[in-house]
Amino acid sequence: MPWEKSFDEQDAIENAMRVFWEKGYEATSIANLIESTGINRGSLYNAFGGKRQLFTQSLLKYDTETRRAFIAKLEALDNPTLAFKTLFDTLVEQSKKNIEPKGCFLVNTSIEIAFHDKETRDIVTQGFIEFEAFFRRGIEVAQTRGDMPSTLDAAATAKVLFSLVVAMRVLGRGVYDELSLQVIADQAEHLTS
Amino acid sequence: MPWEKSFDEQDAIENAMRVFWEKGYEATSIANLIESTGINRGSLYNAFGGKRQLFTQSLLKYDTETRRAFIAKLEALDNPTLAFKTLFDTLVEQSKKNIEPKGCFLVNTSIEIAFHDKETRDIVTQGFIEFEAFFRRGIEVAQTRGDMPSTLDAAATAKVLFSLVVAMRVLGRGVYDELSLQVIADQAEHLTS
DNA sequence: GGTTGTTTAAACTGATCGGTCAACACATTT
DNA sequence: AAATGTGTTGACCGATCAGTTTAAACAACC
Repeated sequence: MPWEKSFDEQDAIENAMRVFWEKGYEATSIANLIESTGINRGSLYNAFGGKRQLFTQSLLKYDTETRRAFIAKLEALDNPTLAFKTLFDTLVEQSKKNIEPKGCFLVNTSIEIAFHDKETRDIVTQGFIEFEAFFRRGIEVAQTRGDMPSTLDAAATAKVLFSLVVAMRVLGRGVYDELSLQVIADQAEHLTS
Repeated sequence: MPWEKSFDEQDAIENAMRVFWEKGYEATSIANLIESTGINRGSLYNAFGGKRQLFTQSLLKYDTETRRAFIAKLEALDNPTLAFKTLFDTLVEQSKKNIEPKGCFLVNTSIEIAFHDKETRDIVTQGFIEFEAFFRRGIEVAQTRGDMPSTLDAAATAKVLFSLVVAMRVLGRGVYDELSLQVIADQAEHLTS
């Protein structure tokens, strides 16, 4: 009896994500989402419920497939020093290329609506906590291996490194040139040596 | 023959600024501005032109009366170390109190619309450049006085300190607790010692 | 006190907002 | 091939959007 959907839900969320990521929640209209996903208005509501739910799904998809996946890849290097360097250099690289929207979807959201919406804030906060924890774990592991100074306050340094990531994501959205971003990245790498 | 306005334009911009600052440009409606300023719809358009122009005026007012004034006050201390400490501690303090909208209007704007609008981007960029320059000047002055290590790269350190300010303004908008902000502030102060 | 030029107030504009709905299309089951 | 249940479609909804217009209210000048 059923009739399978004519579109892939994950593809649709992916396309919606890019629009939300680039324009923000408020500036994105249903018309924009229809255009970017290629899905009819009614089908979109039937499949996702509404703008808010589609946004939440987009944010979750970004959180798992971009932020979480990136951290997992870095962690797999099993080399904190290299992982940190790769991370910061990647942020600089991404500001050159234009393969995806500038900045970080989570950071953008934390400013635009996480302040007003609890559900969104929880997603953002959790993502940030995990990002900071990645730095802390890396520092502690490196310290036991003698790769980073044992005098370093792991928790505090992790917060600083994460802060620099946040700043690079904000400034990399159009205000800072890549040269300035590279300076920040270099300084970040020096913080743990 | 003329008839003087029944409201103060600066007061109106001040009130509009707070709404834009807290909700962002897109989420702020003309109705919100009418309510917050107490000015009638027609009078608002007559006095300011429209939403966009009122936003620009609000942003400029923030830039001069908040950002610029704050830097000037710090610079008047004629003591970079104390100035930096006061700055970072103030950012922590502001996240406790709720006397004004959380975060920084310029940072919020840099993410929401500066990316898409050149006029806005110019205001934001200039403000950021001056903020970074404040740090650089302070470091260089302190270095000549022997208050900061001469081994410090003034330009690079200024970028890092400014980055930490940006991050604190983002995270201070609701994601980070004040304790975490204090840790970042402490680390920032240690960077120049 | 009439004239003049500006500020008010509120009704009004067309466009767009997010969201709904009923008719139709389709694949599966009977 | 009829019945069933889901997906798709585009018209449609009231609300709200930013912005305009019209007429009354008003103070300053003659």
